[in-house]
Amino acid sequence: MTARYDFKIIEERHQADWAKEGLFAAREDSSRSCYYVLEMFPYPSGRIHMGHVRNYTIGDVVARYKRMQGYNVLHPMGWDAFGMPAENAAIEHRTHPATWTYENIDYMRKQLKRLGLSYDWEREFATCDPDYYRWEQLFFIQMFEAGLVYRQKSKVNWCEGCRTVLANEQVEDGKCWRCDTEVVEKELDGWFFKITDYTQELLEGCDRLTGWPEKVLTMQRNWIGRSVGAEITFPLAGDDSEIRVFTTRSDTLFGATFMSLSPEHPMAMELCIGTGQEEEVKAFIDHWTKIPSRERQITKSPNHQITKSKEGVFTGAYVKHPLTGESIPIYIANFVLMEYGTGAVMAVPAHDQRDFEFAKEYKLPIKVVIQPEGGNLKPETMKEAWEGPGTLVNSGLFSGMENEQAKKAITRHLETHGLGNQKISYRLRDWGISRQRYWGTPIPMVQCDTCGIVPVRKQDLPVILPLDARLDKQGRSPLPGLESFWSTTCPKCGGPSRRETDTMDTFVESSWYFARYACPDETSAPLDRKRVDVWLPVNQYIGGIEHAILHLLYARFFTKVLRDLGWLSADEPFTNLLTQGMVLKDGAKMSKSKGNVVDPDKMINTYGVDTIRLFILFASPPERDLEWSDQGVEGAHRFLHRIWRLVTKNLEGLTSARTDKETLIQGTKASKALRQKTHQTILKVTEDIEQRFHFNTAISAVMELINEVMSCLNRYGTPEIDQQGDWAVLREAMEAVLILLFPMVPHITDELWQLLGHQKTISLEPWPVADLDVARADTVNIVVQVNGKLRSQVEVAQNTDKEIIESMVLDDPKVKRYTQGKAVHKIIYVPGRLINVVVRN
RNA sequence: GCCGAAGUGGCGGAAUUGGUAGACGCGCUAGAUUCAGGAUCUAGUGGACAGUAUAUCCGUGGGAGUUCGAAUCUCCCCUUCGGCACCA
Repeated sequence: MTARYDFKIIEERHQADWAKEGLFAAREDSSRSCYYVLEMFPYPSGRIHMGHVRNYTIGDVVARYKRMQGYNVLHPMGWDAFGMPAENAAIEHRTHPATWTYENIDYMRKQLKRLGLSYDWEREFATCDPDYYRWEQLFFIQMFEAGLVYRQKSKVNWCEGCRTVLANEQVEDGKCWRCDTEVVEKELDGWFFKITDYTQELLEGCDRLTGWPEKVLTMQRNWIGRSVGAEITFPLAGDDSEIRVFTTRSDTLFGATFMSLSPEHPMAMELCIGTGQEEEVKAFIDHWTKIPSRERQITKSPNHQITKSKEGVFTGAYVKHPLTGESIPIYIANFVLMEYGTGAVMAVPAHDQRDFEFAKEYKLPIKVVIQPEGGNLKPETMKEAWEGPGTLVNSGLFSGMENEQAKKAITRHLETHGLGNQKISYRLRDWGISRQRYWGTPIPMVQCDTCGIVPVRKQDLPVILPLDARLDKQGRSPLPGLESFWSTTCPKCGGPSRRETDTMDTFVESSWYFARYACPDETSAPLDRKRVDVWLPVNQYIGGIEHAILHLLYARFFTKVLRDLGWLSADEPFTNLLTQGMVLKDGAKMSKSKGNVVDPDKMINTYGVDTIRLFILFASPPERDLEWSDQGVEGAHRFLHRIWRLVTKNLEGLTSARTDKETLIQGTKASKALRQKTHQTILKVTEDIEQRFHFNTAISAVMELINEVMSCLNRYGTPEIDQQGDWAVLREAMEAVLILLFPMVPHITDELWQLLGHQKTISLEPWPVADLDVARADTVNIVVQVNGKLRSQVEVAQNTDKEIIESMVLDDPKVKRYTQGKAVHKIIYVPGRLINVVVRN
């Protein structure tokens, strides 16, 4: 029987069978170890793209592999369903974001199901379901009560394209992460999550996340940006107030010759009053506070090079140096950031490049207080600041100290005299979550004229996002104009009040969805702690590197908050993280504008799901970018065809074979080698998947086994072959092929498995264990080198003595050619691999 | 500027701890089969040299070094990509 490989029928049939059997439904079951594998859930943008296919294929292989290993696997899927594209599409297509979103979900669910992904679909949800976001509103109120939420007027990143505020993490290169519009600064009231309460824990946690790529951890550490330094008090001259500065270089304190304040510094304006500098200072502050701090320093020079200019103005006021008592002029400088440290810095021009440039520009004194080893820095001749290590000079009591030591000594000295203290500063800012958008989770707060800001009562949740809203063409949120939504009564006094009309950043939804999968049916609480603790943390999380900071940092923060609110026990959400590379075509990311998009549906229609899965897994290891190749797809398809033919053309011989141990060892010499290869392949594939998810090399190994099977079959028909034993070995090999490939190409392997006479799906097979005795070779090839150059090879029995090999090698005519007339200096033997004869003239 | 990752045939990529560089696949070449094409099977495929030999030499971005031995370790340089970017 040689049925055609009709992938369409096969794939549909097996998908239906798996669904009918309920193979992928996860149940809490204490008898087996749990394994939670999760891929980053998609935004329902309309259609699945190749990036999704890659992401979910990788996750599916892991899920199926772990199931075969006996784990109780949780592998869920859902939808990150709130967000701007829905609003834009709704305006464009004159529909409602909800309609658009749910239609997309229905379509994309079909696409995912067609990919044969082993999800527990019973746990599916969309974050725009009120049954999901109501719990997010509860978390918000609980966080508010715990002091983790506050409202503040502040300068925010505003994207005019999206007509909303963006978090710091969502600004890339001064542009909106989504629409690329130049971000402007705007003063707005908004809600903040106090992620900075968890700075230290988020940072320390990085050291314990050993299952995360170092790259991601580095990015998170840099984003948090910890620096240890000191806060130092400078008393104002002729006044009893003071200005505090933050510095990481307290060792250079004696070199401070002026002070720089940010234009936004609260004292900037008042300092100059009565000094005659008022007008100049006012003009300067007016000018620079209009420019977002991000762009402040950057001026475009004529040749389009971006340069950073140091500009400032003297306030007319002075502070006193805390240790020397010297008068120090106070400047306002464009490069000092209000949002870092204290917004004021002590300027040490000799040892800070920015201060150096500023001092040169405004002719301020430069005082050297650190001498590098063997150096002799002089202010007059310095071309740039010396920021490296050295010995303190001109530093009173501290002169002669090494600068690292001096940092501590000076800080301690300041502390004992009440002039300063050790201080750790971070770059991380609180997470602004207010969005002036419609399609998001309503913030459950109320503004009452008498009571002020009051949370909605918990029993009144959810605050439902009204679906009768009409979007305007400019994309402004309809909520502030929708009285039926915002008009309400105060939860406290019952008086008339107004609901918050901003919605939450959609990154809030994705910060806890992985926990909700543990109990998506829970109606009385956001999370059922018992069930959540069974599954969390996620054992293996898989997604794109583009979320290295944004989503992954927020999810870590949220997990810690939920832990502290008592909803779960995990400290971290994801134990292991795999960041998969992008799918490229012609060297570039697929995009409509470039016209290099490969549509998964078309590919699947032509080649079938298994082919696409195989190609994606084979073309490159998962963490690397993958170059799409139509010829590569053909190759993958050909390989599946070859397996199909191998089984169907030899079905009679294969099905008649018994694979008990006695029959297996009856094989002839040719099939004995095949048997060894089979067990070596089991070892290799297991190792490749287990240790590093390198499916490409795992597939290569199976291809080698197939090649061996083919050459073995070519020898059949000759009379000396023992049919019984050989067919047994062939069957063992082919069954290994099917099982090893099953997690990657589940449909064709299940079909062939059942053609071989098995009654049940291959899904239920345990992962094979190699027989080490069979896998081990009787003989080994030892590479022979002379002076490190390959000259010959010898074949010897396993564990042959070193002396025997040595004498064999020295007798080898090929070796002799190089050793003749020379003295053998030494012989290096690497057991079982290599022998190197070192000779000298 | 700082931090990080990478650079291997015509292409995607192997080489897991310093031990046969180029596994596996694509592509290409030749042969078999075929009316022909496709498909399939067999053999070959880093470069140089070529004159008959299981030869020799070169070869993992470039240059030095360590070592019996380096794609792998060290130093310098070049290129590409990613992150941060006046963070005091």
